[in-house]
Amino acid sequence: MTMNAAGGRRRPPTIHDVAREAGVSRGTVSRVLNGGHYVSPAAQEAVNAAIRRTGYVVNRHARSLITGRSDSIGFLLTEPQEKLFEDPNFNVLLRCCTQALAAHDIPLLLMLAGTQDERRRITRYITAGHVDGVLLVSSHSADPVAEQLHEAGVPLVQCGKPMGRGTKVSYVAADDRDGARDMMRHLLSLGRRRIGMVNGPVDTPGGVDRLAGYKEVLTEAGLEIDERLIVSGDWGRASGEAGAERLLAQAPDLDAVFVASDLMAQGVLAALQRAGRRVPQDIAVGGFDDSPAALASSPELTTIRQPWDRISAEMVRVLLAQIGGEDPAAVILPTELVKREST
Amino acid sequence: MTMNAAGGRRRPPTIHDVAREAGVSRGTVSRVLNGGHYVSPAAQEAVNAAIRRTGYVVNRHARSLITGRSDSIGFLLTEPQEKLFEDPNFNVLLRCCTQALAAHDIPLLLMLAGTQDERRRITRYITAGHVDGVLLVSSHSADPVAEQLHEAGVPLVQCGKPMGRGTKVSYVAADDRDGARDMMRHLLSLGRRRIGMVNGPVDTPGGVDRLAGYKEVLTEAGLEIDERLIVSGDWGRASGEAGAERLLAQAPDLDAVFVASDLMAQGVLAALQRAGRRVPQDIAVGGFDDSPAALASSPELTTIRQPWDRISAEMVRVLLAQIGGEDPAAVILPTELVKREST
DNA sequence: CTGAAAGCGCTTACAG
DNA sequence: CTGAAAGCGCTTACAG
Repeated sequence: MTMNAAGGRRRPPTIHDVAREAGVSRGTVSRVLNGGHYVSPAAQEAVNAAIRRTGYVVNRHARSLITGRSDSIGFLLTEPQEKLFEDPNFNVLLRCCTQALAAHDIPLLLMLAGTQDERRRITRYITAGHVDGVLLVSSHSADPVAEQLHEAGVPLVQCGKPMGRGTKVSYVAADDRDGARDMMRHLLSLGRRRIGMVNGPVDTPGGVDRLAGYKEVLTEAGLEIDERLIVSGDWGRASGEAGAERLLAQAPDLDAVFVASDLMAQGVLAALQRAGRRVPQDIAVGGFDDSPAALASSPELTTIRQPWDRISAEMVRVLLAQIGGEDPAAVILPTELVKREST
Repeated sequence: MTMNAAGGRRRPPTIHDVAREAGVSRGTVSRVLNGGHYVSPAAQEAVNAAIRRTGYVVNRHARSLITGRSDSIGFLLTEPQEKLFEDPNFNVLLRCCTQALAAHDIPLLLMLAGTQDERRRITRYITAGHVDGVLLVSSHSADPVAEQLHEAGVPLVQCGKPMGRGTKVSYVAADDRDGARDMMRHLLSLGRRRIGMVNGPVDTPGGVDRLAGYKEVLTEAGLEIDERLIVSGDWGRASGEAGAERLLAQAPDLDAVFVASDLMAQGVLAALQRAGRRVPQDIAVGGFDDSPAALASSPELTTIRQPWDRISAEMVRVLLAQIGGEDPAAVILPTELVKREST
């Protein structure tokens, strides 16, 4: 029972009303609604006119009850809400996923579940069939939400490689390790030899793989791994600032820093400036992500570009395939070195 | 047809399976599901055990088909997506609304509709019954989405006073005019007499009412309204910076600025600093919102606090009442002057 | 307190 | 190409 604009009560028209109005059966109306196959042009016409006259809109609940589909996708962020606003990567990813879904005319529902309570509520909501599948974004290592949704049989694609037991959960990720290698080779090619690293949390795949790339290249170049050159933050700007300060204290002779996120790199730049070190003359700084933060920095950051547009498109593709019955899949996409002013 | 964790196909258990398992009728299972009224403790017990054993989860589509409810609320932002990330007010409002809904155990679905195409898609989605009601956020004057949803009979509450024809749409807003008056009286009480204003867009209610408050207090104080002292921006930081530059050029003798948003006030502070004017010694600056931007500024902003927690709680209250059949309502909440360092 | 039954609004084989 | 009919999984008066 809804109210129309005039405030009067009105029963929304059903397929039955349309059928009567068009002088056909309800089956025929339904066929028109679902693509117009096996319908004569005359009937087609009559039904469309009736739909217009009655202002008919399909009742989603009834349709979904039969098809088992809701024709919508959830974009679930299991992070404190602040993350969404602080980290420009989320902004980009969200926009790209919206666009990728728009190509299929599917609306994206953003779900924020930063607290335990919200995660419980949203898990129940999803499990009950409100969305056909979930694009899951979480930088945390072992996400219980992913586990629960997967157990419940909800089609699911993670952004970034999930850690832990190699479950059968789909994911799409950039090649973190190879990206780190590219940056390190770049820094070495500039003649830098005391290269520090401000890493992300080591309980995240990004933290693990970017560190691995860092070490690999140093070893290949015949350089020692000096643990005083390695610190880690939490991906956020402030932690990059703190990390750079620790590096300067532990290894004052460093001549380059590879920072595992652009946001942390902004903090690193601030700390270096305060310490009177010039970038890139004294210390070269390389970031990771090529997020909007890279261009907003001064000097502009040399960084490793994560192909968010392709990542999003692949996440949507894999998810829709899975909803269609296909098995999970993992997709790894190459990164790209973007040279700017900071190296 | 969903897949379980093992990958095998499995038909999700229905109320029928639970009834058989518990040795009762489906009606009894349904009664347990809906609050357990008129059910014996023994039956209650048996049903709950059967639910646990079968892993039953209610099928939302079937339930919604009957009740006509989806038990979820949409938070719709008809702004370019960037706004969400740039303006800290949205962050606060989103968090507060989430909390207000959580008190009713209702999940919030965030819907971003910045483009024409997205607005069309999401309007159809909402109209089809996916959500029971909409919390609408839009700083624009005449929002066609609001109109369409209202026409379709979707319960709707706007954040901020809608402009234009006084439709019967519910809204919750802070008392912009009174807030502006408080700030102006405060500036006058400090002895300032050449008070400029960086206003928001004049086609928004905020822009109209805050300007009205500004002029009112000046007139009451017997001061001239000098149009060279009034400029307007788009609520964003950059426009505040540009606005302050224009003010300094048009009225170099100004001794205070009332800025219609904290975000623009940040820009104003930057411009004043660049121009070598000290705040508050040379020029006092008052903001509006008391958003996180006010504390992030240097000096910290004196501003007018919008009571976002109450605004959110009222939006939710009015929306739920409307879903329950009540008529629309408008709620205006008082603001509060917060004195900090910039005045 | 409980079961049998009707019905929510749609889709989809099934006969024609 | 089209209609009559079954059925999706649930809730809710209605009798007991």
